[in-house]
Amino acid sequence: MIFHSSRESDFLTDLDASLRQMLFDAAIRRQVAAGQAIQREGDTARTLMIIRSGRVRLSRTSAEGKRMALAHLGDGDLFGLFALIIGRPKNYDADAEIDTSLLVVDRPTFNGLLDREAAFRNHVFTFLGRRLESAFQALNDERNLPLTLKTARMLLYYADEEGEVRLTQEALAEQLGASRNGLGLALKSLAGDGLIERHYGSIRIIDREGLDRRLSDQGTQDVIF
Amino acid sequence: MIFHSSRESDFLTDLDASLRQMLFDAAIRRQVAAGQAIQREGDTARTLMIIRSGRVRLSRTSAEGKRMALAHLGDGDLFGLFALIIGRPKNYDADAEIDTSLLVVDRPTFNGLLDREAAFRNHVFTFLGRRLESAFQALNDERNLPLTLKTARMLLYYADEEGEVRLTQEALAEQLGASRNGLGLALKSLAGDGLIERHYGSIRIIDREGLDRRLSDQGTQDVIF
DNA sequence: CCAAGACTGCCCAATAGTGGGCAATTGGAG
DNA sequence: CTCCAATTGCCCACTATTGGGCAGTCTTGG
Repeated sequence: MIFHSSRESDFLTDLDASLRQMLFDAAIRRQVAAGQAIQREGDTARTLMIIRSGRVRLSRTSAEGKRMALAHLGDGDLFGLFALIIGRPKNYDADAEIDTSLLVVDRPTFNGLLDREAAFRNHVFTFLGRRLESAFQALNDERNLPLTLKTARMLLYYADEEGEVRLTQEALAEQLGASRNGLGLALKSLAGDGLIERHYGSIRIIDREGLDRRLSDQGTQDVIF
Repeated sequence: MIFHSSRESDFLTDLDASLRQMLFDAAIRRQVAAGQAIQREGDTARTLMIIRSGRVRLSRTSAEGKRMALAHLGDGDLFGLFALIIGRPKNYDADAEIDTSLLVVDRPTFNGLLDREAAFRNHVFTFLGRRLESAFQALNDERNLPLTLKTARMLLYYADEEGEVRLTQEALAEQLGASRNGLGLALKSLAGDGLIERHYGSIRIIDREGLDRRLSDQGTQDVIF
């Protein structure tokens, strides 16, 4: 369950206003139309992409040709930070699901900020820490939670303020690394308990606390050392 | 599959000699006898532990009372870095499996180094990056690899130079988050193909390349963004 | 050298999840 | 308004893995 919704990848919003301005000034703007590719697996460009507005789907194709979604990102989310830091080719595809506006930060710009601004450095530091934390959390879940609860967690992650999750069951399943069938069963079970409603192309969370309670009942706590 | 063997947690060995010396000078030495606890879940001490020599088992107990190993660490490995950086209570137990000698670095010391030494900062940075990378890798594996291959990967991680893995099947299973039965089947399959030998309290890797080949055949590549 | 405990190998039934497939429903484009 | 493609709900058989249990083998301490 790797996905970083706006709720956690708050790299931009938490960033000090003046630093954010620097980043904005230095970045290049890029427009991508709905359905267009942003990058393909193997791109060596070491650039950080920040989503000003739009929706981006990250995915990759396994050796067996199986497509697997990594994340669906929205306004304020970013990707490519890792390519920038570690400097390996991007190993995933990125596609704009709707018309999307990006900020592109190249390596010299990023490194310059890193060198000059202690606050920025610190910010990146804790951002990495959070990422690591959520990766460990996901790993823990992956091992210990039944599909129903993994699904519950994902729904909570992706729900907007009204509790609406605008993804198809197929997209959700793909991202969980589960089958559509399995996900269907999980959703049916959650729906049966009155926690969610299944609609065409979306899922609505009825009882957010109920879902939360389920997860905490199961008591999966992230572990990191 | 969260575990960081000496092969990857090379925080110490890669560290510039003078910086390492600084760290050593500032740290407190601590001896722990075999079987003794080093820390318990909930400890709030924000300290980094570096294993000079010995063997440490990290584990936690789930809400249902199930014990689960996180990692078995050896010489040069470290833990607690995260508590230091993010500052949350440690949420795992650490026990010395054999007599163990630790270096304890407290927060002021660590932060001091971080502030003064750009090289040290950079080192921690890339270390975090690698951690993140391996966490994502593990997550990917967790989803896509059958138990047999996850087992193969773990064996490769834990094997010493002679290809000996000195852990019981129970310990291995626990750490994989699998049942002893499932692990037994996986080992049987690997043994049947002549890749490993099962012994009492240990497993010997016969054909390291064979194991490697299996893993790369399956072609699980880590994804990180 | 022997007894006790630790560990392994394997059996069984039960279960969660997969993969394929198909009919019914929905939403959007013409 | 109608048709088509997308999406869902559900069926099936099949596989991997679990959990419990037990007999046999190995190791260690007295």
